[in-house]
Amino acid sequence: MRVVFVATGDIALPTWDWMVRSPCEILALVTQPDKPAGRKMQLTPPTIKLRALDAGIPVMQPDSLRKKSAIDSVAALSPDLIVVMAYGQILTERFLAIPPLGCINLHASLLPVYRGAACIQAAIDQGDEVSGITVMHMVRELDAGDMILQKTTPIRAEETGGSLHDLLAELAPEALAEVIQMLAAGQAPRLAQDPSQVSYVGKLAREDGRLSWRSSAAALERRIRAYDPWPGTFAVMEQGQRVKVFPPVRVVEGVEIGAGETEVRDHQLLVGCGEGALALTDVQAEGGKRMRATDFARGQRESIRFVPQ
RNA sequence: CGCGGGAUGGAGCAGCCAGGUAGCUCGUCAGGCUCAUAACCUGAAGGUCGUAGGUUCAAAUCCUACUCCCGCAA
Repeated sequence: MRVVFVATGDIALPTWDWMVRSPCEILALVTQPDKPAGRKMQLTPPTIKLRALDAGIPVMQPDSLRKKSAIDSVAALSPDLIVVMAYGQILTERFLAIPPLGCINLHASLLPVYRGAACIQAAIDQGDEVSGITVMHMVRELDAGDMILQKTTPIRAEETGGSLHDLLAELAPEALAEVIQMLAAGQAPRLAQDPSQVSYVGKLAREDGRLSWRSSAAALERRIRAYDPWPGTFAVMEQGQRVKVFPPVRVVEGVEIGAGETEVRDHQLLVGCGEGALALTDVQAEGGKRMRATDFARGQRESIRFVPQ
């Protein structure tokens, strides 16, 4: 089968590696242009691009897949199937119409919940017990196409956005393998998404990681796990300095501390929440390195007070 | 040249602006107290103050260059 793979994010790497080893003929990788990254703003290529170059597979990096020139050059490869995963651009109907078997998308949630970019974080943040990969036929509306199959994985108590990301990345190749077999046999089902269950999660920004200490300790604990490592979570001290908070954190019951106020007790830094308190493990202040929360507290002149928000 | 913070015994920090005996909270080690303890008391060890120059009678502190670390932004 002649396939064009369209992907940018690292979550697609295991799937890419599987494709390279599979009988499929990979005509090209379409990925986002290299972008400035890091403190020096150095131009950084997507990792998957490097993998493709290593494998000797052509790479295309159009500014936009909406442009006719880009669509035409993909069409010129005459693929049977286009596989899309974590690409980062909305595709047009013209593009979706290129391959006879259509475009399929691997999405890191159990649709119809969590359509959109931050689906992995959302599953943990909402306290779900299970997540998974959905493979679907693509339509113009974002993540709204008919589903072909889903693979699930349980969300563990200590799961972070990063660890779930990796689990789902590893789960994706087997999902795709099955789907490609179904498509080749002309037996891919089309399961419509239940409109009443649909939910959307938009892109996250750094600022979304600002912790509101008026929330319950349980909700904050989930948020801190969900947003690690991206976009991360942070608190703001009354003096204005930002302090990143890293998982794990522990919910402590039966402690009465004002929202955002802290207390060192039993060698732990406790922060009062709207309901309950949180014992922090690792933090990092602006300009400083990541350190134990108790070490951070020791170096402060006075007891730490976070802005409740 | 995108903006900014930092480098001081094993850890986290103060001291620098107004140069002149190295400080704080911990940790470690020894001893004491205690049924016991991550608790408490006493004592001790441990520092080329990131590197290289410069100014000065004298530099952690002022000046210059460099190295490394980090936050924001993207």
